[in-house]
Amino acid sequence: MQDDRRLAVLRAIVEDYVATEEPVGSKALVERHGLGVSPATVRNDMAALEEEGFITQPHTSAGRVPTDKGYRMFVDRLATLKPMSVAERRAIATILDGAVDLDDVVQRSVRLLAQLTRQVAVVQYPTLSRSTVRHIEIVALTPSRVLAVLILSTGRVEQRVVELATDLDDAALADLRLRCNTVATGEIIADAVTGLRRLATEAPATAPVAEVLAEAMSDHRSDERVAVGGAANLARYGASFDLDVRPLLEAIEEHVVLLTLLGEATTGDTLTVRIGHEGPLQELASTSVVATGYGPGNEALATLGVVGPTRMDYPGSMAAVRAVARYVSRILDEA
Amino acid sequence: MQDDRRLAVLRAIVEDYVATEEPVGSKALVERHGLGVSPATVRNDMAALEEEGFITQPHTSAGRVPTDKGYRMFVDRLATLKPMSVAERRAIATILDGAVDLDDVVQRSVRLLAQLTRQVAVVQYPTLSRSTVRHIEIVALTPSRVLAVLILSTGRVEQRVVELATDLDDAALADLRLRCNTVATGEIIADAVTGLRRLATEAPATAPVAEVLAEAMSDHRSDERVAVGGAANLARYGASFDLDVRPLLEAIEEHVVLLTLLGEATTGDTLTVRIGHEGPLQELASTSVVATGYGPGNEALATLGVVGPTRMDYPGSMAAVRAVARYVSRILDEA
DNA sequence: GCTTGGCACTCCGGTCGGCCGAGTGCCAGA
DNA sequence: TCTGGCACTCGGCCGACCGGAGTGCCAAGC
Repeated sequence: MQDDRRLAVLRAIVEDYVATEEPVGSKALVERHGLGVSPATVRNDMAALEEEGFITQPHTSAGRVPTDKGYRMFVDRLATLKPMSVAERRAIATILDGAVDLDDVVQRSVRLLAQLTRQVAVVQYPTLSRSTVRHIEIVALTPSRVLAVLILSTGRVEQRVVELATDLDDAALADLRLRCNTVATGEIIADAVTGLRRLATEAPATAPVAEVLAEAMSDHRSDERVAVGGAANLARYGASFDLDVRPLLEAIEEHVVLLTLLGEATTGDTLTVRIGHEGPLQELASTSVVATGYGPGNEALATLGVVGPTRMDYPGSMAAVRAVARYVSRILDEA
Repeated sequence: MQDDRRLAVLRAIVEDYVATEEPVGSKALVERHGLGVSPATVRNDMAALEEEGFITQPHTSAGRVPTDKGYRMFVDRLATLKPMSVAERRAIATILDGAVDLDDVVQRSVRLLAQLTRQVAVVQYPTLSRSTVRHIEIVALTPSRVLAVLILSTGRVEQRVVELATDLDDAALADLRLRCNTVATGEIIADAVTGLRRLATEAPATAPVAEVLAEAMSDHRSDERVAVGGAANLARYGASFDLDVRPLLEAIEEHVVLLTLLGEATTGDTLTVRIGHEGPLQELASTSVVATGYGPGNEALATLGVVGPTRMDYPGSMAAVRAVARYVSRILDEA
């Protein structure tokens, strides 16, 4: 009995604190939420919650503030996902449907997420590793110089200029194109790489191009690409600028860091929520991450999510992240 | 005679203020710079400079701060470009030479500029408008669906998926590819667009693909692409966060705004310096822009530069911007 | 006529003390 | 088990105060 009410109090504290950004006291609590009990009772509950480590008070005589553990309890047991409004659903659909290519999808997703959550949004470009080769194109620029273009199933395109030791005529070029496509087209990256490497040793004439293609495929730089948006939302942080915003701003620049922050892509519909110190970086102990994997056919090719202060609107952010991830996945299904 | 010293005083004020971020007084001025006169003399000069509008005092009994007009005088007549150190030159060369494609060049330039100037760096992707078509590739995905790939002389690649009303066999595909390349390859964008549009009307079978290609070429979205870096440097702003950083953070998100900020690309070696209110946006009245055009053969295909507080290190920023622009241009020359 | 030292004045920024109010913990009573 | 009452704590705000940096002006000197 009391246990239920205690949790209700915790939920109320989290909601109020997120809304006002100020420590919340017992009186204000019973007024704003219809708890049906007196402030004194709430005070007892608060004392118990503090004892258990869910909340804390910044100063002896101030209101209470949720701890990371309190937020954790909130998202695990108390939060119900805020359903997206019709307008929001429509916005997601119309904005994302207007995308012309993969890059555009990613960029639009980032903007969308940032707008929906009013937070910093991060979207990882789909990784090469699990996609397949759709086509390889080889174009002569000069007789001794070709452009190799690699088109992947995710819609990503990579291109490299290759210098050749010897000149190539049209027939040789066509042969080269055929050989490369034969070993690579339709294969997943890993197999295409080994195929191309073998081709390079078996037929030395193809070596320069095949090597470059294999390299482009296994280039980890591409795996580290992310798009970031909504940095302007950091301006709303208000208090504790140096403490919270500076490290986050730095993390945003370092895309590699962002990726570790997003964490491993989760499969299916699972949302990952990392609260404060649970994350991998101490500097970001006061920021939380809400993320999930996305990709065609519910296979998590990459991760997207939002980063914000621990005091963030978890139900709203979680709903937005999930909705966008689902929609993007559906688009990738069709492509 | 006095005039010369007055300008020396102005220069000293700008340098000191940029270094310390604090209003500079007459006493500190004669101490740190070997002016050879007494503080009282400097005070008279300062009064004159204030009269002419080059400096101002925030409060009755504080030191002086340069006005926008003061900075303008400084960059026009007093500043000598800070030569790049050997280490810096080498850093530019090694970092930029490692780039694998156009996107990579742009991204590396942004990081480089941000690091060199410790400021927010902005690099516009080379515009389509003055480049030529290197090659068009058309790849079948399914019989009624093709991928059109457009390769430009700047190294940029655009790709679009096109749905066809009727199925295409290999011969028809080859024919389509040939026709498109015949009208477009080697042409500048504007001519290629008209050529493709004519092709679409003359040979209706080619219409869907030709239209999409023409559209991709004239797509102004591509003209608006910019890369931004060094946002973390905003954390060093310290004072006046809401006033200075917030609007800048917002501008960084809006790439279109950034482009108007960078302004028209200047040709040749000319550096554009816009100080405070001289820029197009009132919200950014306390930020300055140092920019210049870049591109192969000294033809300004795009603009790059840095954005920072009016109180910035102009000699250093100008030197860095010019050095990076020159080096990038040289790379594009070779490509 | 320019420069200089002296001097009175202004005003910013930091510190100190006191007050107020929000919020708490505890206790006795229902 | 809940509730009302009460004493207590402490942070934030306001006003006063003070020191210091810097200025403007003036009269004297080179």
